[in-house]
Amino acid sequence: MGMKFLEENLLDHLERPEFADLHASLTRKKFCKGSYICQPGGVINQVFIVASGRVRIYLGYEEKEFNLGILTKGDIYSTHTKTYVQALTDSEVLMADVSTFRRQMVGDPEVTKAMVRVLGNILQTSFTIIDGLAFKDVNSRLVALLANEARRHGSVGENGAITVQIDLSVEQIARLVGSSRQTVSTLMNDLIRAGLLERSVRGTYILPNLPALEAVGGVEISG
Amino acid sequence: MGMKFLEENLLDHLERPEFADLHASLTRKKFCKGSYICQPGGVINQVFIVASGRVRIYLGYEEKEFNLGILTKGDIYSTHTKTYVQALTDSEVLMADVSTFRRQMVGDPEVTKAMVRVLGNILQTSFTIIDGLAFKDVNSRLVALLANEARRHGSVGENGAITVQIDLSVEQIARLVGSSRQTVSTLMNDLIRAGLLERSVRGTYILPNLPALEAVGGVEISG
DNA sequence: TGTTTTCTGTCAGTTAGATGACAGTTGATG
DNA sequence: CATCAACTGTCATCTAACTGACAGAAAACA
Repeated sequence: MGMKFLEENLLDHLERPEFADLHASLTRKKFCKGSYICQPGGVINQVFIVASGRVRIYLGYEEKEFNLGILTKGDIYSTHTKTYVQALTDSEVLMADVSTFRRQMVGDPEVTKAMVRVLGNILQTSFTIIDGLAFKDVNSRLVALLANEARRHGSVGENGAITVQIDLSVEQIARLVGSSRQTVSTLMNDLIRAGLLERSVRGTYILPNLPALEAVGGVEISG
Repeated sequence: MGMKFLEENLLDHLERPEFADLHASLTRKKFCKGSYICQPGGVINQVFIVASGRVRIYLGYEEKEFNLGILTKGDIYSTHTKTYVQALTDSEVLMADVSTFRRQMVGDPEVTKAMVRVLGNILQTSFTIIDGLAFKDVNSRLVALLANEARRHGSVGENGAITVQIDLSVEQIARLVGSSRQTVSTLMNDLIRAGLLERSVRGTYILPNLPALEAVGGVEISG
């Protein structure tokens, strides 16, 4: 979607001399892989801009978690009750509290453009989640997860089969589709028996026939 | 949240002489009560600003529908696959297609500010919906709906009881909580038997003890 | 006024999926 | 290797909630 261009703009934009004082009001912080930039119960009302790395936003309790999106360089997000923000790789962010942000940055079109982009994407994803929870069964959600993962990160072999590294235990997959370990285990084995899924090494899967798989569960391509 | 001020700004803002051509690229349309400004399957990729009236955004299929928010004067929204946009009262909106919008309005801080505000609210609501669907049972969702309605539109009597006009059939309530008519009917009668809910005229309810009601279903106040 | 609709309450039957239990696998670690 | 911890498959059980059916109540209507 031509996002790269926009993303880099926001950071470059803030570097410009006329924003020196604005830039000064931002605190640069490092987060190492796996650590939390923010989580429910912690400090809320922070706004941050991703300077480097990949940051995952998700919604969850202990037992379940729903991914809302992944932020990269130039994305901006405002911490929210109920959302977790976790560094997927070592990351750097520029932080400000909401009031500072309001005072200094809300009027800046580059900033608000970035916000609209991020919020729009997250919103789109959350619509898909609602759709899945309200109207689809666990099997559909599971198939959708596998298919999306394959579409996004899979590599196609010559026979049309798609190999994709997921690196999640059954239990983690269950969380992501909002179900239980046992149910997902059973469903995955059903898919394997139906010839729609194969396991190679732990954590990597082969989908011999993606269209057929998707047909099993009214899949929608989503964030 | 001091929104009134902002809301009126956007429209006034667009009236200013320097935006004459921008304003000219917007089409003013009227929608009468109950009609749809946009629904899945119709024209997507439109952006509109509410000039008057109240407009409801919701997500749904035939059987269920989830309210995402209500837009009023000065709110701006971009039509989305899967969301319905319905006029709750006779309303006027200013419309543009997305490409025109991108070209002419995206750089305007008033416009993007309004978008961030609206998107943020809708997102917040959709988090609450996900939370309800994934982690709460029908009873909790029903109680949350009643309690929110009471908090928002109810009038408190001298004995502390809250009277609220909901004007929805049991079937419509069921849709809003993503359940079935029968289940909701049963649950509501359970609440009545427990003394937490009373019916007066059709469509209006009395909640003798809101805190006790809320205690029954881990309620959160929400959009 | 009686007569259709539409709405509501309730029950019996069914089902998706959660939960608990436990044995079999796999991989890691001393 | 041997042992231990973590992961996985599968069963039997339980429960929230859906579905269909039907009778009673309230509104609408003629």
